[in-house]
Amino acid sequence: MPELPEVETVVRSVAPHLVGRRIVSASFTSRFVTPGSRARLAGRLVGRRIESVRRRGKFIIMALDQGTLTVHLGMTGKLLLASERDQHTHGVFTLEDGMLYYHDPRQFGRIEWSAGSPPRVARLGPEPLEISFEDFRARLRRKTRMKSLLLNQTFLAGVGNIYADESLFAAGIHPLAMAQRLTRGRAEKLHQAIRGILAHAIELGGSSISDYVNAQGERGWFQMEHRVYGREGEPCANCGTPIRKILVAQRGTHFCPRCQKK
DNA sequence: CGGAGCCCCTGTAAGC
DNA sequence: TGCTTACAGGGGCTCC
Repeated sequence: MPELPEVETVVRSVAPHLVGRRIVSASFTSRFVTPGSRARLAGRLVGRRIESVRRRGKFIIMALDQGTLTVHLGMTGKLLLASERDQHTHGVFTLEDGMLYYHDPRQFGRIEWSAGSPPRVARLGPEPLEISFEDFRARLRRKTRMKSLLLNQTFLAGVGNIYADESLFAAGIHPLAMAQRLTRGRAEKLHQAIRGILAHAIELGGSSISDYVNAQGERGWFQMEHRVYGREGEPCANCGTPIRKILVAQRGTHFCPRCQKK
């Protein structure tokens, strides 16, 4: 599923083909991906010039010469510069110089236009690659489980299920550990782990666990580096103990019961 | 405030 | 083999 590294990879792969281009026409077919009037959304976009494309958390934000187009890929959303059109193609953008397709089998993604800055983005927490340790530590003073907190986009923006599990493993912290009880040393380790893992994942083009690809259709390679995610029952890379999978905050949560302490 | 549970959706995999 | 059911999950919602 697209999390911060995957969305960053998509933005980097798509931006050179979009910035400065004008949208000639747009059409949408899903009442879930594009809630409200699809025709009105298309109308907002026709003739607009894409000024910039950036990432904030898991959101792709395109500043237009009038308004902002925000894309969230949900679980299975893809932006593709070239694609066959099929029943899962829910957005087609014709640019003055090329095409952009939005493809999303499960339709958990969203494409929305706003006049100003998008409201959902305003509620996001800090960027994990930018937050200072002191700010990070201050934000840990919550009465909640570490796994739940990492998934909370108002805590940090962009960390999802895979990178939450991998970061907690790298820091040796149990997913059920209480956030407010982390010692300074363990908080430091987690801060470093999150940054290191996200940066490494971006370098490898993200994780392709189901069918994630960038805008050119290329897969990422960070799934080869996963130590716990998707490895239930396999021996821990550190100690050989079988990796366990439990449910936390309704999400599959993978961890080493020996290496990760509450 | 935090968390459990449910919902949106559909491809895939497991179970019978 | 073929059908049915469970599961995967980002995020928003209600209820306790």
